[in-house]
Amino acid sequence: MESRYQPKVIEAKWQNQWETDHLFKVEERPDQEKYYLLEMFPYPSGKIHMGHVRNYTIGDVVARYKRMRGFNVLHPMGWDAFGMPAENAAIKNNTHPAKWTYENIAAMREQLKRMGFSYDWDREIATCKPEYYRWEQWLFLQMARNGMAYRKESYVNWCDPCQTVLANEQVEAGLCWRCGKPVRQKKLWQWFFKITDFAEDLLVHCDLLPGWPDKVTTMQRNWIGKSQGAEIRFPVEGKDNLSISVFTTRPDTLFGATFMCLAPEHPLVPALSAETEHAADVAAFVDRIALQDRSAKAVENYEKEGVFTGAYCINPVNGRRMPVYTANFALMEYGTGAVMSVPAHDQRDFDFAWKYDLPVVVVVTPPAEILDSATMEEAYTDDGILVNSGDFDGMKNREAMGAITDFLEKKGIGKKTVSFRLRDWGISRQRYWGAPIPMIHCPDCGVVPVPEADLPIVLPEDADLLDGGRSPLPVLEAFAKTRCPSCGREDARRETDTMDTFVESSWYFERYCSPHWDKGMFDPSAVDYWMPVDQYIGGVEHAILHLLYSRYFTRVLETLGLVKFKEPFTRLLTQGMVCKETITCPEHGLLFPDQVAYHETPVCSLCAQPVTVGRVEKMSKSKNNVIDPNVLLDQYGADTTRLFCLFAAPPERDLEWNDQGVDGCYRFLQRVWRLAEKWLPRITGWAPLTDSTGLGGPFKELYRKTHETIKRVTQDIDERFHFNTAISAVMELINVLSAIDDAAELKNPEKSAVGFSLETTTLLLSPIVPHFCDELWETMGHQQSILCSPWPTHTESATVRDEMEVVIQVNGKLRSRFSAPTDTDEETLKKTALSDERIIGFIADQPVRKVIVVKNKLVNIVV
RNA sequence: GCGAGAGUGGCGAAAUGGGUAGACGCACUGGACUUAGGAUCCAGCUCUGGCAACAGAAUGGGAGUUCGACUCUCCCCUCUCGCACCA
Repeated sequence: MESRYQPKVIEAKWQNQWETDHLFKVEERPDQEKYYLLEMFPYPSGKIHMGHVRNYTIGDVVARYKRMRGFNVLHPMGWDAFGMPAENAAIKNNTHPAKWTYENIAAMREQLKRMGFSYDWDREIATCKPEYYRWEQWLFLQMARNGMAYRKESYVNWCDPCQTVLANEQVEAGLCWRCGKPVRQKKLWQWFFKITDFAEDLLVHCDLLPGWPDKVTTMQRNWIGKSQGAEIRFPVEGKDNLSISVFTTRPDTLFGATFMCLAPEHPLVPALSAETEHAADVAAFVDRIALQDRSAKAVENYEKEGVFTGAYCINPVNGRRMPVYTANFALMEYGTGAVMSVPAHDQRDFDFAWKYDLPVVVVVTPPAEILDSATMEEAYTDDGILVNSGDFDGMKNREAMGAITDFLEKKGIGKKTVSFRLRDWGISRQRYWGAPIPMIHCPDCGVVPVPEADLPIVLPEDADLLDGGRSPLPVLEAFAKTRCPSCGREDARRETDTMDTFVESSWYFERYCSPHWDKGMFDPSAVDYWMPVDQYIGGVEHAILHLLYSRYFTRVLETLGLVKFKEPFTRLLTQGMVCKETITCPEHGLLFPDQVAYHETPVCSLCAQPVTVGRVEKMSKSKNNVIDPNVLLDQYGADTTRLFCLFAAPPERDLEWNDQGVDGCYRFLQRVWRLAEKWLPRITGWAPLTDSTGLGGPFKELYRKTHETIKRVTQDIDERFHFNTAISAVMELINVLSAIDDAAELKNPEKSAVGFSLETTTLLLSPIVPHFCDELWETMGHQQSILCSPWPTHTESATVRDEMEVVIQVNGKLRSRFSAPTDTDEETLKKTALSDERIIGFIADQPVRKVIVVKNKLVNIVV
């Protein structure tokens, strides 16, 4: 044992040793219970950041713990390697995205290794490799064949700076999730995955994921957004062949529908306004709205507006003539793109009717009140009784919803229906750095799938990105020009769009089961053994996108008969962000942490002026509050970094970075080191104890405390992943050991009590600070890595104290306390309490009405 | 607006099948050892009053249930996150 704790030395030593011993390599062992632990794989941006460190540390503790508990643990790591940052960096540095990506992977792999994570590196994957995306292309072909992937021309979210289409999920409040610029609508032919076919199934199964945080399943439910209602057809006046279909959740208000609003992009808008005097106005309006900023902020400020198309439709239940408008608040993406407007009972319709002087007809009234459409100041949206609704008058509106829908169904003018907010997943990207979509466009045969034998369609590496990052693929003849596999025409064109990178991350966890399998996406027997993932860990920012797509993909695989399960992740832990306070200098603005000098108050090291310590915010480059893991590794080592990440907060909560807290963790390790150094030479020959016989005083307490600590740490890690309290428990044990007087010569059982506590401390800390513990373990004379040792178990009876402190309350207020042997009977406790001097004083001459006794805890005297 | 979550010392946090509020750590204060200490060790550390013993108050605010509430119920306030013209 080194005489001083030198993290650099021992961490390098043990990382080497583990690698030499192939300690983390796993394979299927049907006789052993498996545990698949997965952390969300990183995008190879170039550097590991604190969020990664925290995420992977949490995972590593669980992986190592489960392994010590006897599980066969799969703990893989890989790279989500396609995507735009690689292209952007390539343009900026005049290099190739592949080169940039692989260099980043190499750098980040080294950083992860320095952290001592227990990955089976033989299973490493990078999604940009043909051997990986080949099987994604294969799956695409299966999906296309089975109607799960299809092509359609549609309005898409288009980002001009990025020159690409974005999925709805990639549009955040109307802005591109990558560059933050506004997104506009553009019509393009796109490939889609029919995720909506699984909307109901994905929604229902949200209730069957007990291992997921409610927050995440709730977000998914909201995102899928199921609404029950009716689809109703409104004939267009004067055009027998035309009708407008609407979706409504309020069929009960049908009699109050007085006008109709179509989305500006609605296909009927040009048809209805054609040959009317309104045609020009309508066209101008549609064009204007198409260019409007759709960001939430902008939308909030938009007034409801619209223009009359010149057409009327007929309310099928009362024959009312309803003017048809096109309006900015009607959305083509939801329902049918048409809204039956009921101004009396919908606030938007009410505002619109007010503005354009359209009739308001009340059809639902509150029970005790008569609503007058002429004096209403806002829409009435609550429940009530139907009026002005023909045969349905007097019915409760809740009942009328079903009754009116039934009536419409009988008449053949409507039907009960369900609408989802979830859209089909547009996966086409007009980008270079992605997996090519394996389709061919032939002038004669149309869209033809690439024959499976021709896979993979390899992304050509000799291509350079064009201006603005545009994809070179469409103009790269060597790639784009191809032979039609169906008719043999030589001038067919390849599909030059690539797939959304979320496609790669939707099945990588299955690939890890057999990462080198070349006969399919994965070896079915390996997937049968390992999947589903027992514990998935990652940031909550993926609560919708990645997690929903992964769930969807697993259903696709199940439908195609490739896997036997529906849900990929049994348990999910969403860890909080890593945050730090921001610091602002009046002169130099936002400061980096190393630009602050601490005298009596923190000052700017550039100008010596006092600085303002701002809010604690997520670490980000723009806030100058980033801590580089490399710096920590150099200064403290991996174990201290890991320890602090786990100790500072429970995993699901945000972690506030605190440099002094890191120091404290370092000191703790040093303290344990010194204790071991002090005691180990003095307890040679210690042997495990079966009980506390022969122990007294502090040694007896040490023995008891050790058992208690095993119990607490095991519960904290196993049941709750509360590593912070697990570490606290070990600290308490260390405090007990520290307090033992080391002057006297030890007797035999005492040596054993100390040995037991030291060995237990090492075992309990080993998943958290593995290098440190392996070094101690070796010093204690063990030959094998501590990772191969079984997790310690406690003896319940050994955790019990001989004496318990019992508190005495009077009317629920703590007044005194005494010590009594554990499990003293209630009658004795009561007597002792009532004869307590201080209690007698408190009770004085008040009559005792009741005495409540809780064994080993308290006596409460009610007077 | 809708949905979800959270409010506890100077700070990060413990404690919720109701039972000693503040474990553990950081910071701070005092002391010891020291040429020195920003190392280490010991002690103190919720607030108010008091030299102290002790007393009183306190888990965002207010009610309630209970012998007893951070914990359960209701109302209110604040903050964070997610969704947001969804018909």
